[in-house]
Order: sequence, then structure tokens, then C-alpha cells
Amino acid sequence: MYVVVAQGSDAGPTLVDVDASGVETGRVTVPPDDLARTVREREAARPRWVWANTAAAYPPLLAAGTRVERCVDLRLCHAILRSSALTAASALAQAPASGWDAPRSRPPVPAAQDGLFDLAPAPAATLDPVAELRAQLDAVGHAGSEANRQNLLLAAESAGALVAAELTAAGVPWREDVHDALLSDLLGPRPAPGYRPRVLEERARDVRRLLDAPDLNPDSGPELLKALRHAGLGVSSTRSWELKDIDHPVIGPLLEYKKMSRLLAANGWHWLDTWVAGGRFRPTYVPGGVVTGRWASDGGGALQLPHQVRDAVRADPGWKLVVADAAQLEPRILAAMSGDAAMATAGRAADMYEGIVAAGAVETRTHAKYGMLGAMYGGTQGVSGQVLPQLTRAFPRAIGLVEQAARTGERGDVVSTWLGRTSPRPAADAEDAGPRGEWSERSGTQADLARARSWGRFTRNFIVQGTAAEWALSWMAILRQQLYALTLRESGAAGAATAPGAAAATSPDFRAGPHLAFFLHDEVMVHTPAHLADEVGELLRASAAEAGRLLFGPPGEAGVEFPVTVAIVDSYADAKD
DNA sequence: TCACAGGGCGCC
DNA sequence: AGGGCGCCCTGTGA
Repeated sequence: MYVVVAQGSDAGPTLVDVDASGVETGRVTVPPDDLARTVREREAARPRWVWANTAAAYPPLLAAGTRVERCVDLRLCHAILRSSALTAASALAQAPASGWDAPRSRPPVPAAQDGLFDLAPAPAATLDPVAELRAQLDAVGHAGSEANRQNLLLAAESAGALVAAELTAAGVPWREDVHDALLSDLLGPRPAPGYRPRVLEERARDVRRLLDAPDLNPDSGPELLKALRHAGLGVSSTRSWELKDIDHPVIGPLLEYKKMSRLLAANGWHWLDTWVAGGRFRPTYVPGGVVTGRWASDGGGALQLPHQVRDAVRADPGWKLVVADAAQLEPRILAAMSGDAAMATAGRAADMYEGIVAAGAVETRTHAKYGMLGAMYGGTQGVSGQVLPQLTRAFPRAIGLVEQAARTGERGDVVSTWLGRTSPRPAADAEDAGPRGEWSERSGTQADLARARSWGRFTRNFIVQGTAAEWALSWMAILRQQLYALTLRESGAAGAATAPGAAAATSPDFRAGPHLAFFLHDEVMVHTPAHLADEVGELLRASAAEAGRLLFGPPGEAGVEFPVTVAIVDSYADAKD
């Protein structure tokens, strides 16, 4: 059932067999060099591998050609169970903070060195993963009738950790030559270090001339603001959206400077040198890195990859990129969570916002879109605020759910996602705010009300964003298994002469067949041999539907559909409409 | 010289 | 006066 990978002695890691009720049934110490081979052999029995931290344990296995199907990431699951409202009464939740609560460390914790070991925080190696697994099994028991949901969340979170490590190992196929040509085209040739590219330098000169500010550094906000005001422009900031409606000759060159400067700084040649090697962009994903359950990324800015450079993402020769995007994921999630049949019906339309118009709730698609976004984010101004009453009349259960989440947050209480990820409590330390302390310690001040409303917007969005993240994790977990099954099938066809039973010892690398290459909250990219692209596209649709059933049950009368748009392309730039 | 906050902007 | 992020740059204070 479970095989716990524990840090043993210098002799190597210890593998501890544990049954479903937490009872140890055997253990063995493995020489470090044999770990990957041993895991590969044991994988045939499909155990759930249990380790402290997938990000540390799994990459070495992958590097040795060992893929695993299932795991428990104790650190990630601990974080969920510690704060979950479903398991609040458990010993795990009640215990004081331990090494399992340590924040993730960006660089791996260096080994304790002579004399300093007692000053270092408890390293993961000193924690007992078997005891932690038992504590987690016990905690889930406290969820009672909700144990299934909690288990589903833990499984999804752990599967996500496997996916994240595999995404980094696979990398995004990246054509450095295309990226370089794109940069040269927009900015001019790569300059010597310390110099601006030609186009950027020309725009900077234009801006200085048109503002009559010969020494202006356009990268300096304060300098730029001063120069703009001196030229008679009544601006309060240097933000592009504030500048773009102003009629002055400097605006054009300035906006172009900002755009190009951003490209250079964020995804220019330096980024290319740092993050792309051997034809792959390998970002680090951080599962659970956002409180809502969304992933974060650490270095490389994977989750902010601008559309400007996506043309450099190209399938390998003979391969294709299959890009799938969940259409209007968050409003559909809200419809499913709330059981709002009218909104589910609106979601039957290929475009949910058109469905909302067709239902007679609002007049235009734009009103539907901004109204729904406003409802989920807590917008009160402009179009969102205007159409909210109409949406509330048409979809009382859906809107009521987010309104209730907002009220709960304003009171200072916690909310939970569909699978039971629970929001943090608001910081209670507003009093130590220094000079303002004397009037913020009384409740009911303007600042208190603003803070409460802000936290209400957070909890309002938390339930939707967090549940959407759970859906996306489930989607990827299902997809990951199906893609690997396809890889196994293909390799079996190629090696038909191999004796039955020999397959396990020679399981193919997951990168030999269709595999996940990129993830972006509600969008995934699969890199696949071209002849399988259509089949992969169908898997992407089917797994999205299955993720919906896994979370919300079979789509009955009020069933919500989760359609995905699928594009089979050579270049990522061609995937968007 | 370094760490940090804030402006600004990229993504969902 | 709209939720969640990461990263670059500048300016400031230790």
C-alpha cells in the first residue's frame, strides 16, 4: 500500500512498508545508488510512495529513468491538514508547529556543518515520515463524512507534485534561434553588456527630446513623472493605462519604450541565457505555492510567459504541441459548487457568457463577462457593479454563494474550497501598526472597515479560485496517467518481441511519448509525436470531463460541463484565438 | 554594499 | 475602492 522513503543512516535511505491503517509491515535499507532501481522494481506493485518532499525526492529518480505512478507528499498534505476546517479537531492540527510546518526553502537546505548543526532549523532529515503519515491518516479520520473529499484533495495535491517535477524534467521545447530573431526584430541586434539595444536607445532619445529633458532616465519612475508634469501633462503616475489616452507627441514613443523595455528585462537575451538550455525552458513550479492552492513558480517566470515570445515555443521535428484551455473555468466552477441549475444551463452553450445572455440575465456578452468576474472578485465599480443585481436575480444560488463567502471573510472567519482547502485567518496584528496604533485599535474605524471588505474580497475569490485549482490538479492527474498509458502502448507495439512480464523492467521514459510540457492555471500543453496528436486532443477533452465528474459527480440535471478548447500546433503562438 | 519596499507590468 | 501571483527596476535606509 504505502512505501515510506525515510532518510536512513549513511548506509542509505530506508524503505518502510506500511499498510492502509498505518501499521508497519517491513523495512529495508537500500544503498543510495540502488534507490532508483529498487523503486522502479517495486513500482510494479503500484504502491503509494510516501516522502517528505516530492521536489527533493523525485527529480533524482526521474534523472535515473524512474517514474512513479502515485505518491504522498507529506509536506504539502501536512499544510492542507493543518489548516483544514474539516480536520481542525485532529492531533495534527492541534499540535504546536513542527519541522513539517517549515516554509519551503528556496535553495535546498545545506547539510549541517561542523559545530553549526544546533543552530540550523530542524532539517527534514530529522523528521519521522512514518509517524507523520500515521498522524495524517488519523487527521483525515476526523473529517468524518467528508473524508473522501479530503483524501481526494490530498491525492490531487500529491499528484500535482509529481506533475510539477515531471514538467521541469521535460521542459518546454524552446527554439533559441526563433527567440533571438524575435528580439532582434523588435529591439535591434543584441547589444554589448551595459548598453541598450538600438530601438530602445532611439525611443529613449525621442522621449528625452519630446519632454525637453536631456538627462532623463526613462527607467526611473520619479524622474519620468517629474518630466511629464514639467511638460504640462497632468498625470498622477506613469502607468501605461493612464498615459495611453493622453494626446501628446511623447506618449507614442514612451509607451513603445515601456513595452520594449519590459520585454528586454523580463524575457530578453539574459532570460534566454539563464533559463533556456539544450532546446528546453525548464522553470520550477511550486505546487501549493499560492494560498488558494494554485501553483506558483520560482524563477523563470513560467506563469507569466508573455504572448510576445510564445512563438519561440516550437514542437520538436516530427512532434506537435497540443494546447488545451478550459473555457470560462471559474464561472463554471461557481455554477457547479453552488448547484445553480440556471447557471449550469447557461454553461451548456459553447461560450458560457453567451449562454448567460441567452438566459436573459444581461444584455451583452461583455456585461456577462465583466459581471461574472466582478461577482467572483468583489468588483463594485463600473459594469460589474451595474449588472450584479441582474445576475443575482437570474442566478441566486451562484451569486449567493460568493456573497456568503465574502460576508464570512468580513467577519474574520474562514472559508473552504469544494475539497476542503481552508483559507488562512486574517492577520490579527493591526494594532502594532506604529503611528496609527492609537486609532486602529478601536474597531469600526474606516481603516477597519476597509480591511474587512478587502479580506471579504479575498475569501470570496478564494473559494472559486481554489476550487478551480483543484479541478485543474485533477485534470492533470488523470491526463498524466492516460498519457503514460499511451506511451506504454506505443512502446509495446514497437517492442512486440519482448516477452510478457519483461515490460516493467524496461518501462519507457515518460518523455519518449506524449507528455505534459507546460501548465498555466487553466491551460495545459502536451508535447507529442505528431501521429498521436489527435488522440491526445481527445484525451484532453475526456480527462477534463472526468475531472468534473470526480469533483462534482455525474452531470445530472444541474450538471456543469467543462469544455476545453484544443489546438494542435507547431508553435505556441498559434494556439490562441 | 546589501536588503527591502514600491511602482509597474506580465500571466491567470 | 477587483482576486491571486513573480520579476524587473529604482530609490532608500542600514
